Amino acid sequence: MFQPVDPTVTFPKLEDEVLAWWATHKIVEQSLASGEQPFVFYEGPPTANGRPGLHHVISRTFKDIILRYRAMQGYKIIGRREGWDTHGLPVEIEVEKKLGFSGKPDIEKYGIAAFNKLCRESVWEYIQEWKTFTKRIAYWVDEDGYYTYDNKYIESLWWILRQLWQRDLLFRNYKVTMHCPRCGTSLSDHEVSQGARDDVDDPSVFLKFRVTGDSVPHAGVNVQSLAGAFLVAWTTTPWTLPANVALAVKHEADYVEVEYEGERLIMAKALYQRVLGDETQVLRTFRGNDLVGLRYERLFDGVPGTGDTVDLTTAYRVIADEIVTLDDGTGIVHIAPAYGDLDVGRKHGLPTLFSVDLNGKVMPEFEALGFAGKFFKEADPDITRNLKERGLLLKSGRVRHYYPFCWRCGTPLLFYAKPSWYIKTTAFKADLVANNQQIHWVPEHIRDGRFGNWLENNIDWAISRERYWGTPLPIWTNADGSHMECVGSVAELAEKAGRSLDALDLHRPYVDDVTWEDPQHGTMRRIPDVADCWFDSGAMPVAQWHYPFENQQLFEAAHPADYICEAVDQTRGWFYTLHAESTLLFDRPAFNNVICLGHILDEHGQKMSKSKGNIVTPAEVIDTYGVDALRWYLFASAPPGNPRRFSLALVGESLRKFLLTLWNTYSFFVTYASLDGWTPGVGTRGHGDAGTPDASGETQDVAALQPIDRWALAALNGLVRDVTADFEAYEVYPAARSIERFVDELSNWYVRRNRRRFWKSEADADKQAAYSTLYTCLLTLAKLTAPFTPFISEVIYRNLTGQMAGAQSDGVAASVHLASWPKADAALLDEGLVADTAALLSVVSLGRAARKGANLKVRQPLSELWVRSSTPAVTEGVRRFEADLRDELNVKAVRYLDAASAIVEYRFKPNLRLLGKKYGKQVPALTAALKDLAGDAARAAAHTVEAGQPVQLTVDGQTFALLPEEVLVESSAPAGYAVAEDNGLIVALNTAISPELRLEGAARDLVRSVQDARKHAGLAISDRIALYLTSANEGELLAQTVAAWGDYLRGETLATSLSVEPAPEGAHSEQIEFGDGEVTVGVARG
RNA sequence: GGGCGUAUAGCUCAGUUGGUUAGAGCGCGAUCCUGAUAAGAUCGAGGUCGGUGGUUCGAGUCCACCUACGCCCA
Repeated sequence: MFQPVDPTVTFPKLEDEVLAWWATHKIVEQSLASGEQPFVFYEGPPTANGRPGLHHVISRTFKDIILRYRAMQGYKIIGRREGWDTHGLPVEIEVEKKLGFSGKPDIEKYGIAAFNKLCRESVWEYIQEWKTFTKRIAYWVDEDGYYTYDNKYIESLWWILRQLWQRDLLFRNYKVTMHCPRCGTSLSDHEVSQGARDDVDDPSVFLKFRVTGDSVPHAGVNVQSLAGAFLVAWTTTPWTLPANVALAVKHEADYVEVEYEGERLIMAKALYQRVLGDETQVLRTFRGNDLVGLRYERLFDGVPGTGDTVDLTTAYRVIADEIVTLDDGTGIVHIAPAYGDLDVGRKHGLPTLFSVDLNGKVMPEFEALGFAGKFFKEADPDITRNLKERGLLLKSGRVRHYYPFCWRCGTPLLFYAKPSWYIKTTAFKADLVANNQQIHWVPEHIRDGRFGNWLENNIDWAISRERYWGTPLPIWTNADGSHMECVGSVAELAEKAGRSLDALDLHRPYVDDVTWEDPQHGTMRRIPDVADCWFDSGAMPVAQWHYPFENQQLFEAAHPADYICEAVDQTRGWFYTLHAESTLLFDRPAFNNVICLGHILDEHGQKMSKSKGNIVTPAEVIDTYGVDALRWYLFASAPPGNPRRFSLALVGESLRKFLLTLWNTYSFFVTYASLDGWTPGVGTRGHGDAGTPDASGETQDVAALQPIDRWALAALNGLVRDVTADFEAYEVYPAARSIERFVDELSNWYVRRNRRRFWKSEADADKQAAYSTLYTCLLTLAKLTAPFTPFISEVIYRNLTGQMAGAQSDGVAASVHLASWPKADAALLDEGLVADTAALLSVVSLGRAARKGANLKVRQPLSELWVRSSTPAVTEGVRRFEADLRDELNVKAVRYLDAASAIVEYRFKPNLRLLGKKYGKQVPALTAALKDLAGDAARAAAHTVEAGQPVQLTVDGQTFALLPEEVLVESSAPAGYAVAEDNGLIVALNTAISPELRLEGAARDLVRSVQDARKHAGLAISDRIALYLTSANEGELLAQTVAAWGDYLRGETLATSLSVEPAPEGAHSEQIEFGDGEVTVGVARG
């Protein structure tokens, strides 16, 4: 029935065999095709731009486990397919590196067509590697996946953009980018950080802005009186001053008007002395808010952007904003939206003015001032001199500070507002927030924390990128930008272009060649921008099905997703773009449940990174311990939302602790079941195995079950119930911990206590009950663990169902992953029994501690054990398993201490959980009163509690009646006994050893030694022996022991003969400790 | 600079609505048990529960501030 189990299994090898078997029998395909009721999953597409790392193992296994669970529950999983994020800057940079390029000019020179071809190929290289990795970690997905670079995918994106366009949600506005004037391109954040320095020498200038007399009416101070005073601002970038449109103050900060060299200056109270020295006289003090609305004379006339009409009525005034700090400067900040303060400008309705062009040259409009055409940094001294000559410079100096440079060419970067395309997400803030409330986040705090806050502070989404390898924005414009159209499909474009575009690659540069003549507006050409690749992935619910051009029904059924899973960094990434696109298009969340994973750190808590060289690769873990060990570690070691430290050793620990325990229990079962020729299903029909409809389910002869069998089945069904509930709540970690606890108890309690029932020679109902109980536990465990550890579960399942030995059973799934998820059988649940066993285990543990304390080994029988528990329920539980307790602790009798026994003293404590709520401030007095109970009073009180009556206490003349459950009774250790106690539970052993007990102990010592000798002699378990015992110094004890326990010795050691004489030549012989001396043991095959 | 999270034994982590003596595993030392077990049991050493202050009869747990680390944003 069963294949022998290799106890020295190597899991990586086992997993390879399982992988091969899955492939041969198309198990993955069968699983993908199975199921009825839909369960929708979205695969968050990895950027196919690098090798998979450990963090990818985490996200893929957490995706996988939920999908496997749902599949076993009979769901048809929609969207269980690969997805690849193929566009974007990272891919371009990778190719640029390969080609040795240093910027966009190189790409243009090389040709966009050739460059994009390489991008496409680069992605493919990585995807092949990912596919291998995905299979190895048993992440089961359909390889017929979606690719964001696919024409169909792009067409769906065009459809979305067209929807937004029609609803006026797509608009053009400035966006500040880090611009390299030499390379003529924007740099990504990543590139900027590569070239930034924090010791850059720059000018430090303090400027005076004269307050005019026509300040706006709501200014909070007597504005007339401030006319002629100067607002003082500080900057390290004089070149931005011509673009100034406002001065910002801090709302609640104090500002002063001071007299300085005959002028009145305004700056923050906290900073004026630092700028002007201590001698300055303060005229008046204001709040920052009081200054809002003051107007001042502009220093220069800034230049509006091309095609812009600007409204200067809002400019050149004081505003209040959070960006102002009192750390340095004057507490008054010069605002130039074009060169970095765009958000502030937008918030306060300020115009955007320019002074420097994209080549970094001062614009020709400043010719008259003498610095037109100068490189922006070189214009700094000219501008400063100009202001000095006009008496508007308070003072100037130099400063060392942070400034970014181009990482390629070393040119200082410009913060520069460039026209960009936006999606107006802010118009839907309320919907974004409301839809988020419908999402079940694991961990929960993300919903109103990180993600919720992000939505509350929503800003419009800048979706255009001046790049090459991406989804081309489907916006066509005429030469002067006065007319624009957004195209929503390839067919529409073909119609406009007047030719078939069936063979067109929608990428640049091909799509750029598609133009048409508009009779009114002239030639229509596509704008050069491509889409932010986050827009691609956020659109996958729509675009993966080529909706709405195809698969309308499928899309409707598959939106929103029931489940997604990625790491926390996706709150601003994919989680957001999915949510935003779904809310704007369909006004519903894109997903209902999400597990949000924490990041993985190295064993020192440092982020794993290539540069630190502290990366643990998935391959080394998998090759050492196997995928199941890694998966189990990830599921069972910590809640998934926490950041976690990782090391190879921790995976090994997890393997030994859990997988090997399970494997050994399974191995034990198979070994004996094979010896006995036991097969499942031969018992009397009764309950199924935890309710599974599989015909492989074992049946129970309920009448033959012992309490410990009932306990195992009760615990098993409780486990099924709990694990199922945890999965329903997407709580994988507690589920894994519950399984771990059960496997530990199954191995170290059930199997250990019941070994004899498996060994014994009679094939009676009792043996059958033990086999069927353990079989049921193991088979159910194989199913429960299948989503966690797909390989080992598969092996256990297939062997237990007889399929590895070639059995064909109708109605039995060939793979555990095609089997049904177990259902808890309410009839087998028994909370009382589970609690009683827990009590028993506590007593056993204490009993061992007591033995240890008295230095009495368990093999030495003792006469009696006393138990005293704090509650009657625990006592009852122990009574129920008294036989097990006697056997486990090797004692002849168990006795129970109660208030009638005079051998102990009693102590009382409050049950604070109950008393605290009821009595509040009186608790300390009650605690003291309880503590004072002693002697006969305490004994009387203990009687009262045992009788279920309230205990009367008088405190400060007030009488309290404490209910029995409100007090905890503890007792002292009885004198003359070996005692251990914990939490009010006391176990005491009578340590007196009678001659009879001594002989029995000696007999057990002998058995143990003979068993060892048998093993050393290389005998098989079932071999019969002739046994020879002699002792030079404990002859008397040996003789008595053999006389009293001879039958026992022979029976236990399978000895056909027992002689107190030396073993014959050739017999295995060894000397062992016995009593106070030694005995020589000889064994020969009998 | 802002938001969120994390901080508990040498290491990895639990710790329910605030409640008795803060736990587990690994590692270390000792002893024991074992004819399934790379295992298991018991004992020991190891903790100012990141810090300060507050609320409360009572705080690892709630509140405020601070520190360190991580992620995201600026």
